[in-house]
Amino acid sequence: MNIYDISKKTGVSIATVSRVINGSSNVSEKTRSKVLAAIKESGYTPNVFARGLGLNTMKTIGIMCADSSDPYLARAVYYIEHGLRKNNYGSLLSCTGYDHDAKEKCMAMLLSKRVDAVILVGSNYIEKDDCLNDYIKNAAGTVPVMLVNGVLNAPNIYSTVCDDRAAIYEVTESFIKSGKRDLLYLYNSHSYSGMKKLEGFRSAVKDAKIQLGEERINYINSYNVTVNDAKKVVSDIAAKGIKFDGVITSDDIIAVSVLKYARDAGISVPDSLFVAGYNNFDISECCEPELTSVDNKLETLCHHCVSTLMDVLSDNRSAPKRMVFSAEIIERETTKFI
Amino acid sequence: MNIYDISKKTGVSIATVSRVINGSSNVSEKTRSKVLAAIKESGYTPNVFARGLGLNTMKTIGIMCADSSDPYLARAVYYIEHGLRKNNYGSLLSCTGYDHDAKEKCMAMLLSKRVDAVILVGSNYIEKDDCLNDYIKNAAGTVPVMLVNGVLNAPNIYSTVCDDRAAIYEVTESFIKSGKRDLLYLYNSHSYSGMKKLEGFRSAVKDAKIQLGEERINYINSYNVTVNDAKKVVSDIAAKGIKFDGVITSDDIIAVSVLKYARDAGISVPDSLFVAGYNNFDISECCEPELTSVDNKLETLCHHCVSTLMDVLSDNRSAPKRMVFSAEIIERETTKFI
DNA sequence: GCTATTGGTGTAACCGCTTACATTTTGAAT
DNA sequence: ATTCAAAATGTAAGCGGTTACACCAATAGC
Repeated sequence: MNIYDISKKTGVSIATVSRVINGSSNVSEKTRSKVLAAIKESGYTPNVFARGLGLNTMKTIGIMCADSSDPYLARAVYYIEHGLRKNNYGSLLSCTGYDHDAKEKCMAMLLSKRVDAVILVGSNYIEKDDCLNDYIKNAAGTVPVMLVNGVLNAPNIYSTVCDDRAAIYEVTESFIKSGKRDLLYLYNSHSYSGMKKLEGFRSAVKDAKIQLGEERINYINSYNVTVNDAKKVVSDIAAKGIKFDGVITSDDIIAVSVLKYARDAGISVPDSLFVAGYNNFDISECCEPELTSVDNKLETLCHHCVSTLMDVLSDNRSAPKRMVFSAEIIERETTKFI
Repeated sequence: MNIYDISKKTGVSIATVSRVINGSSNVSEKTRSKVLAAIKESGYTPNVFARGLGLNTMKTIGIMCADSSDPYLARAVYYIEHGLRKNNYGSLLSCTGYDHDAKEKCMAMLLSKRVDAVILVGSNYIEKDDCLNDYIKNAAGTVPVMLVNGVLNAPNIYSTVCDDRAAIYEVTESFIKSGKRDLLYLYNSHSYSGMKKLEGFRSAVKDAKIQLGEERINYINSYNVTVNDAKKVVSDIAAKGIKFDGVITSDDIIAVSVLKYARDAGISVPDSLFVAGYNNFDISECCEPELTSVDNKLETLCHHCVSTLMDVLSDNRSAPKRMVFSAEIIERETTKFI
């Protein structure tokens, strides 16, 4: 069943059938309805490959994310897929993992499928060593590249980010204003936003003129931190005799592990220890006491990313190269900000 | 840059170039390396649309899942995408939601993109009212349809499931053997596996010759149950004066909410109350005490689904129409099975 | 009545690849 | 040297659309 069949069936040429399918205006009402009827009756669907060959697009966007089972990224993928589908675009998903070569390969695969654009979800795509980002810049030579939670300054690359630096700054400031001095910062990622968060913590501490030893800033070496891994890190810190009355983390799961540690150690939260998470996951409502966390507006970011992409694809030259949204601190039971 | 360019560049015909690209054996070593070199040098990539048009496939599989941000489905998507990519297939993702019409639309969209097969992830795709499954059966008239956690008996449909019935049966049996008599069953889905789980609970109770009122079996009306929603359900049950010493649930999140209720009510788990979750999510390790749960072997299911699909696509007639795997009970701190 | 315009339609080229079939080359056997 | 099968290569016909261009008919303007 192809366009020739419809052409025969209706007695008009394939050009006219094509015009009807594509909603061209230069078709008489009579012809249009005749063709439409024939299409409906026969259940004909245009062949996207043929169309793709001619138009050089199949209305498909590549989505790269390191790990779609990461709750944060999973939500992002969900929002983005939705947004794209609403605009009649398909979503070719590639879960790249965190390894650079794998990312590069995935990108190549997506490009080889001739996607109309690529969306990179998650700040882990932006490497400090800029030459590691070359494959992204190269890709941008072929199709628009959208970054969600990452920034890269290069032609044809568009960024949508949350101001993680400001958010952690604000959290830290609140801790300090509430009298907490012996702070701990635990993080698990050197990604773009991971660095921004760390920066925010450091600035807030510095601005408050507090001296804080480097031993109070701890990196947990794993993208997929488990509660028990992180808990061990906390225990180790405590075992070294380092006291703390406030723990700020880059991820809810780390914060949960701090709560676990506190319970085991008989430390009362928030009375003698403040804890703050980040990302505002479900688990921040599951744990006890419920976790103060930061909502970094993922849905908003994703919406904006998609709508910007649509602008870019329709050649709207006004698309912003970078958009920054503000996070929101959700205070629950693990802090008592003054 | 197309196959003609490579042809010109090397002085061989496009047919030979094509043969080299596709690894045909009838090419002399000299020609092959010459062509390969030209391809590498020019960075040429075959146009998948043209290829698709000729071969009527673009090596892309449609994945449907209700909600990729659901942790269970997200993991499934991750495993499946990985498996497909290893086999050089792309993954066209469609998050359908739980509404029937939307599912149907998504299926149509995937088919219109000419995917080579469709994988439906999650038992929510199989409706009790079989005519609601017609769109799936119809799709199977065009491409193979793979179900992960669902069963539908029709041509060209392949199922990979976990024996949820047996798992819940076993959990319930363990509760009873440990002396628990006042059981509660809380579930949140009438999906295929939701029904199987319920069946398992009922059978175990029946086989133990225990009388259990229907008020002890409670449906929580939401696909995306939140902890606080479910907690309210538990509180309501308790408020009715219904006593319970064991709660079995269809999902970890519900179990967590039971734990929250218990803590609020001063009930000690597992001393005076056993609680069991299902799915073995991260949260079962996050909560306190850690949650006994059921690992339903999602990764295994997904692997099997993908490898079966590869068999089907390569016309291997031995592909099993249905495969059932066994779940595994992970006992943690919320039960103390004897 | 003649020309210009415009709306509706058809023809055919093109998108870039695969592959059946035709043709040429190669090299071993005679 | 001749023959012939096998290996290597080329030719050309699709695959199913889109669209520039040509064409025709109908209408308007003069």
